[in-house]
Amino acid sequence: MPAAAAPGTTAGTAGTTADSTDASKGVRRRAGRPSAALLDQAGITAAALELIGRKGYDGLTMAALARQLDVAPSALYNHVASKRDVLLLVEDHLAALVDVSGFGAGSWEDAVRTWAWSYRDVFAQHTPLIPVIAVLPVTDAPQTLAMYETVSGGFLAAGFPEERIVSAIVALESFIFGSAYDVTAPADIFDAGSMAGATPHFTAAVRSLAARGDERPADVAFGLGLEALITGLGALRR
Amino acid sequence: MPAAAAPGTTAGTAGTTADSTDASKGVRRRAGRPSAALLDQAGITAAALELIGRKGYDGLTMAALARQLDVAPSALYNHVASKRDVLLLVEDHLAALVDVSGFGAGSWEDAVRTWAWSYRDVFAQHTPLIPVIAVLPVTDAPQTLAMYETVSGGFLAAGFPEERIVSAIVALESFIFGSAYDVTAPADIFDAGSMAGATPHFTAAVRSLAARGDERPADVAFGLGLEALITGLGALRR
DNA sequence: ATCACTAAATGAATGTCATTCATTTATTAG
DNA sequence: CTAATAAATGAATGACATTCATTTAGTGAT
Repeated sequence: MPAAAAPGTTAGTAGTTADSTDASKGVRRRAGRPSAALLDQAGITAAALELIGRKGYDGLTMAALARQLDVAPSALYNHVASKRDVLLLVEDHLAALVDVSGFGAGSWEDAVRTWAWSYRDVFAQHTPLIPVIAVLPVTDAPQTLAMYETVSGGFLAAGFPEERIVSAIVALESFIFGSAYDVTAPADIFDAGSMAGATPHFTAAVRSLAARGDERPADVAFGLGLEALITGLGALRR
Repeated sequence: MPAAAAPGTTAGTAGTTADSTDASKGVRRRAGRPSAALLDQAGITAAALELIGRKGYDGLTMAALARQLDVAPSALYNHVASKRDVLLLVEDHLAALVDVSGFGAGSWEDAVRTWAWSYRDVFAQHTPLIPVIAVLPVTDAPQTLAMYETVSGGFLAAGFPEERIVSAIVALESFIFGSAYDVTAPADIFDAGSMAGATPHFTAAVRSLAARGDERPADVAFGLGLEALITGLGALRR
C-alpha cells in the first residue's frame, strides 16, 4: 500500500473554488481517483451549456467551465483534447434539439419549413458555433449525423433524385446558417447615418421596410428566402 | 474591373492598395513624429491583406501586422481602436471587390447571378470576416454601403416594391455567407465513416453525389440554391 | 526664431487565455 | 498485495490584445 497511512493533507488552497454554482455539492476532493469520476463528456456539455446560457460565449473559458464543475482547469483535458472539442460537444447536443418530426408526417414542404425554422432558431442562439459546424466532419457529431439521416430520408421519400439530395440540403443549410447570424444583428444595422445622402435608393428601401410592421426583419427575410428555396428545390422532385 | 461603385460614391479607401508591403525598409525611426506618418489606415489595410494572404487569419496578429509595417505593435493603436477595427478595414476593402457591374447592364437575373457568385467567391477566401460583417453597422463600412446602394438601385429598377428590397437582399446575403463557409469545408466532411451503417439514406445520397462529377459540390449546391432564390424572389417584382 | 501643442511612435507592463506537465492518489485487475 | 491506470492538482508556458508613461518632431501662432 503505497503511502496510504494518513494522507498527508495536501491542505492548501481549497477555499478558492468554494461553490460557484451547484455543480458538485459540498464534497471537495483532493487529487486522486475518486470512486466515480467527477467529470465526463456529458457533464462537461451540460456545464458548458449552462455557462453559455448565463454568460454567453465570451464567458465560456476553460477556467470558467472548470469552476462550474468545481474542478481544476487542467482536469478538463483528461476528457477533451481542446476547447474546440467542447464546442463540438455543445454543437452535437444542439443538433438533437432541431425539429425533424415533420419528415415522415405531413408534406415535404411543411417538413422542411418546420425543420428550417427550428434549425435557424436553435443556432441563432449559438452563432459562435457556426464556423465550427460548417467545417465539422459528420463523423465527429453523431446527433448531427442523425439529423441528416432523417432529413435525407424525407427528401428521398418525397421523390428527390438521390444525387441531388445532399446539394439541396447543403443549400438549405447554408441559408439557415447565414440567416442565424441575421437574427443577432442590431436593429439599426442598416442605418446609413451621415452617409444616407449618398445612398438614396438603399436608404429609402430601409425606411420603407421599417415602416411596416410587427414582424422582425430577420423573420421576414428568412420566410421570404425559405419559401423561394422550398419552391425552387421542390421542383427537383420526380 | 470589379466594383463599379454606385454613382456618387467616391474612391474612398480604394487607393489603399498602392504600396502594400515594402513598408519602409531600412530606415528605422526612433520615437517621435516623422515628416510623414509611418502609418495610416490604408497602409494598415494593405499590410493586413498581405499578411492574410501569406499566413492566413491565424497569422494576422497585431504583433505580426506591426512587424509587417516595421513598427511597434502599440503604434497601431494610434490609428485603429482594436483588432476588430482592422478586420473592419479589411472587410470594407473586400466589399469593393464584389462585382456589381451587372446592375444597370443586363437583366436583373444576370446581375444577381454575377453579384452573388463574386460575393461568395470573395468571402470564401475570408470566412473569418463573416461573423464581423453579419453584425456590422453599414455606417462603419462605406464601400459595403456603396455595394448595397448599387444593388438596391438594381432591384428598384427591376420593379421590386421598395419595402421588399431589403428583405430580398438580406435573404440572398444570408445564403451567400452560409455558402462561403461551405467552400472551405473539407472534401470528406460528409463521410460518415464507421457510423455509415446507421445512416443508409444519407450515406447513399453522399455516395451518389460523389459519383457524379467534375463540378465542386459547393458550387453545385450554391448554383442550385441561387437559381431557386432568383426565381422565387424575382416573382416579387411588379 | 521661439515656443507651446499635438500627433505618432516606443517599449515595457498587464491581464486573459488555452494548454502542458510533473506529481499525487484512489481504485481496480491480476 | 502489488502494479497499473485513470483522474485530479497546481504551477508553469507562451500567445495574444491592449494600456500607459514617455519621447520626439513637425506645425502654427506670436
